[in-house]
Amino acid sequence: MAESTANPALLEEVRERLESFLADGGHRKTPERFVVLEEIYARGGHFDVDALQERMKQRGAKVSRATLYNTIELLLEAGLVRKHRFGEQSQYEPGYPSRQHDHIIMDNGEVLEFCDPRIQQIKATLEEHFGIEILHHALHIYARKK
Amino acid sequence: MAESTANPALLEEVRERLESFLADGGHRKTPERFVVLEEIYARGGHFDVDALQERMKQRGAKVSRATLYNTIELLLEAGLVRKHRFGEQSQYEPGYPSRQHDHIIMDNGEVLEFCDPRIQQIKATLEEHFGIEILHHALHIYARKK
DNA sequence: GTGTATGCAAACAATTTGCACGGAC
DNA sequence: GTCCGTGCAAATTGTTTGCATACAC
Repeated sequence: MAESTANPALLEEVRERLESFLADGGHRKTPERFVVLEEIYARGGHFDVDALQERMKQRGAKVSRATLYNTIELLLEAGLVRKHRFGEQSQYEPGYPSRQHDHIIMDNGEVLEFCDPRIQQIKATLEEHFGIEILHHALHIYARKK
Repeated sequence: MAESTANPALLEEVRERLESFLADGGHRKTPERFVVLEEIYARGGHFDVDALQERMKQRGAKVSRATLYNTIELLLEAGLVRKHRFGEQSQYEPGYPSRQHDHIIMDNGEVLEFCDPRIQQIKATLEEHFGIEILHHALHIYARKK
């Protein structure tokens, strides 16, 4: 179930991307930012702030809630994290490599991913029909095991 | 743009439905519950609790926040209201007559509705592929005028 | 008369913010 | 040495809850 573990090449890649992003934006290269990034990519999969803080603690890194929120905000801007609101609390997932997908939220909280090309077709139809420019979308499927 | 005004037949219909629901559930037939229902159906369209309370005030009916939340909860159970979480605050819309549709959230907050049969096809595919039973779904399209 | 619904305010949960200290530069 | 980022705690926002009163039954 665990989405496998640390892909060293991926970790290196996202670390570099964060470094560039921080440099470009004039942000500082603090250790907290990199530890958070690594923890997110080390395990992969979806998480909320509570779970992330718990994982940080187990890793032996103490990062405050405020810093977690700040850092996630930064990672969102950097495209290294994506944000979702399936239920009450916000959930996040690694944002790289960027791959379009949607979500199935199981009644036990588990989250599956899928990708169906028909969604792009629907979006094309909508753009034409309504004369709009679609910025993004979210398809949430709520289901249970049969 | 305003989704036209009070359809007397519809108002009558939902009032009766609420009456039955309250009777069946052993709930009381309070005036607040009917005023809220009527205000929701009088205008139609999407709204959040703040907006609804404002509309109640303009109508001359003072209903507390707690009662609004309580009443909406009841109307949800009765199938007379639907709940969404497009952004921060919860939004609601009349739930009757029941018609399957999804939403386009414009960058100015406006909400459009649409229905595309391909979504049902996607759901069928997913049920088969993942061996799940889909309970419901939400497709949110975020867009701006072109 | 009984007991549920309302209204108010306090309580809550998730997130944001203010401020003093510490560390990246 | 600057001043941004962190950590802590207080503030905010949306929503829920506790409790006394009011009214549907």
